[in-house]
Amino acid sequence: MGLKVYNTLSRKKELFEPAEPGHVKMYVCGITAYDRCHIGHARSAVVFDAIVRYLLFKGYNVIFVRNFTDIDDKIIKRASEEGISSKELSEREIGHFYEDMTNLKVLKATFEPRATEHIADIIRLIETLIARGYAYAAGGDVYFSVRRFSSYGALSGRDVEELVSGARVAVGEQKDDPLDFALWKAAKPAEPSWDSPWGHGRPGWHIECSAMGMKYLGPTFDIHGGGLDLIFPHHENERAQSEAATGQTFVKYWIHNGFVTIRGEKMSKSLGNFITIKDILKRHNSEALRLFLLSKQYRGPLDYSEEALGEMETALERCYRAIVEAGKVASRPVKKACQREDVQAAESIKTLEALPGQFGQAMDDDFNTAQAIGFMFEAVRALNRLCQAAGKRPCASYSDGLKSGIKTILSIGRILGVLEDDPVQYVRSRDLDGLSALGLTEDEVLDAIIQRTEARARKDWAAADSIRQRLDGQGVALKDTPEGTVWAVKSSAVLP
RNA sequence: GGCGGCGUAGCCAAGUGGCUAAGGCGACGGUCUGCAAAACCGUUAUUCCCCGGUUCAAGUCCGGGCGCCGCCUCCA
Repeated sequence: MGLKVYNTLSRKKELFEPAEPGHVKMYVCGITAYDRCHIGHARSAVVFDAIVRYLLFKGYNVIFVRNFTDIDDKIIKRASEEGISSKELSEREIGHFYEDMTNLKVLKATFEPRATEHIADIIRLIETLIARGYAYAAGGDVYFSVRRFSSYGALSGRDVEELVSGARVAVGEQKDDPLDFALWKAAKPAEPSWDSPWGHGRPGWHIECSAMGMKYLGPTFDIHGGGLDLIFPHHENERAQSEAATGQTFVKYWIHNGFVTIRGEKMSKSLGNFITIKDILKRHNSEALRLFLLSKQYRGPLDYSEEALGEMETALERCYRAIVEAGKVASRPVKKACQREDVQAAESIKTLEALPGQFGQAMDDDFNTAQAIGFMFEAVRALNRLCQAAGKRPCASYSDGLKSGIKTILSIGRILGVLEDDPVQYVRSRDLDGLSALGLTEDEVLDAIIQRTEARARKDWAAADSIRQRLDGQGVALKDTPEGTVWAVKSSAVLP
């Protein structure tokens, strides 16, 4: 069974067959660089990052383009409000974008082109469209003739006649038809502009993606992605102008991710309910955020809440702690071969061995990361189970099972972009961070442990318990192990 | 009005025709422990918004209804 992908154009899951076997050409609409990115941007970025990682894992050679829109109305407006140039604003926000993406562990794209660096390509494409009769210049603007492109509306499922009623013509526009959209906009006074055959101006929004995409990927891409809201008009227009220019299929598979909502409502600036990536990562671990963003099928809405993210953080920590424990147990010396096979342990080993296959099956079904994560969690439980068996009866086959189990889980995690930190350090730094958040130092805790250990040696359980209860009340749990007493910050204590 | 999506346990969420309806979080009981914690085991949906229909068989397909949401204007 091969990879199946839901295609917005056909509204069906289709078998994924790239134009050139073994190679995937993929374009995802990036940000308009005028403000901080919010969780919605994070979802899109992380979803497509997981897709790229999975395609790479499957052995495809992936050429991935993610653009920056660094010139448009919003940028011009915001820049003038702030009293800086459009360039300064977009540079700053692109910087912020990279900061966020690095923190989210989103892989860099093969090409990350900017609209302003491809003006010549854009002008050439517009000229082609004019030459082919799909576009016309009017008063310094250039418009695309929507009605000339017969399958206009196919992607978004819209009927051209019905679009007419909603279409608007802004003041000063000289469109032949209200449906037509701008490929090139004449410069207004004091706006950034570039010279063109039609006078000074700047590119319309849609044309940049066609121009840059085709420059780096050629006339046909295998995958074109972005948020659901981009389907109309952005991707509809991109498709129209690209196919009009080349006469070839622009995109084989259109992939769109759903929105992040808050309390069931779409995040938006006007509702004031958006949360930036930066703010979230102040309070939450980035891998927990990734896991949360991948915990639901990518096409549906995803409701954000602190609680939901906290749950993922707990689950992630369980994975890390399992790996740490398994690593410890696996490194103990083993004296003998297993006398008799423990049925549970054998089953655990089987579960761990089955993980890659199950994971692949889930991901092959339109990147079902939610199911894939489920399999990963099951494997973690199997690892813990095996860990107990190995702890009781150390033997070579168990510790080998643990070692390969760890390896398997980590390799699967890597495709989702989680469990990439050093497990020992992750757990350790989580505990230390938690401790400082609780206003405690490790020395205080270690002192208390020493006192309690002495009390326990005297079998003074009352004293020992009161020390433990005191720490527990402060958010620190003590755990007595064969190697002595260890401490951990209770996850409930550091969550909001 | 047009287009699209969603409604599965206390909460989140897979599953789109057929063995016992994944998984996470939470809760409860147990194993372990001096007692705990962690981990593990068990329990927590005789049933998938409602009503009809197709089928030997439906959460899964079809029809109708109710509820929620998104797009149709810049938007991940």
